[in-house]
Amino acid sequence: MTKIDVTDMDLNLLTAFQALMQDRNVTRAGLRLGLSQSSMSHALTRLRKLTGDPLFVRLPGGMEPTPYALQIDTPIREGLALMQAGLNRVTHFDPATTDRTFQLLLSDIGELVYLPQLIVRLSQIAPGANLRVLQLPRESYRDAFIAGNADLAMGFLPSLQAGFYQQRLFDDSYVCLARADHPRVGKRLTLKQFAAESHVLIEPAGSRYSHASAQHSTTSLIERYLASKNMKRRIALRVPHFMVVPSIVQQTDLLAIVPSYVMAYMKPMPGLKTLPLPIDVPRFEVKQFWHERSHQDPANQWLRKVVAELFLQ
DNA sequence: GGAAGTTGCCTCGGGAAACA
DNA sequence: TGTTTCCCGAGGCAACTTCC
Repeated sequence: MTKIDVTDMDLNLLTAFQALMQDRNVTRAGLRLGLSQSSMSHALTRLRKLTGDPLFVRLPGGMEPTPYALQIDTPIREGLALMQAGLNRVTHFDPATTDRTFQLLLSDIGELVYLPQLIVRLSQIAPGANLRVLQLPRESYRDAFIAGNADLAMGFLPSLQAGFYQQRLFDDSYVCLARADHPRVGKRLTLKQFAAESHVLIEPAGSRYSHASAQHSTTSLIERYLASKNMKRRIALRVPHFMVVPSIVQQTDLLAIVPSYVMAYMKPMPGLKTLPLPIDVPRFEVKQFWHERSHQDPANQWLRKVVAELFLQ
């Protein structure tokens, strides 16, 4: 018996074989496949050459399969059925039964704001779904999406504006955070006071070196504004995470600029106060971002819908 | 003799190589 | 890089063969 290399095999020959097994007649098998009788016969000849077996012999009852043909019938039939099912697979996502792990790119502010609501919602409608939060440098977000290591990113991410699908969730503005009993800052903050005080700056990993982030950051906007007034503020502390900021501000005279929506989660924290910025900083858009590769993925579509239902304003 | 399978030859289309 | 030429395989036509 000839050893068959699958790379030599034409898929059409397997369908011809299957048709012959069903009809036991070259003419009818050809009709079934839309081929002439002679084309079917040629196909059978090629199959015979490939397998080294006559496969079908002409007997009074029709074209009877050889023992070898009977032996390979089942694997060929099952293989073709498997391919057919695979090619016609209906992409369907059922949140009630899924055990999929969704990978989110979030800052620690994002974790604080989005995760609790998202987890609660998922436990209600997709109890088997899991979340994995990745805190990566902003400059790595794009690569994480391209590599398939991230499903969704949420936040104010100017570096992801181009080449990504995005949906605006809400607008927000910045406020100034200070300790409640700050010796020099009362209920209002003047520009002169703002520039004179020392500051703690939240500088997420990667944002410092990202051109897009640097161009759009509130920090650079404030620095340019102060420079236009011949003023400059002192950044006494730079931290990569937001979480430590309230505690630091609470125990020092440092000021911090934070998104106003985050303060909704800071209210229970005593010893802090928020003040309007003395500078007219443009509002910013918080969005969800996703890559083209997951745009049509039903699971990803479902997750984006859940996020929009929770946070779209 | 008719039905059905086999085979030689032809056309057509696609891929590879050669060439301007 | 685009065009032409050559080669190969698939499929169809028609003649031939085989079998009942």
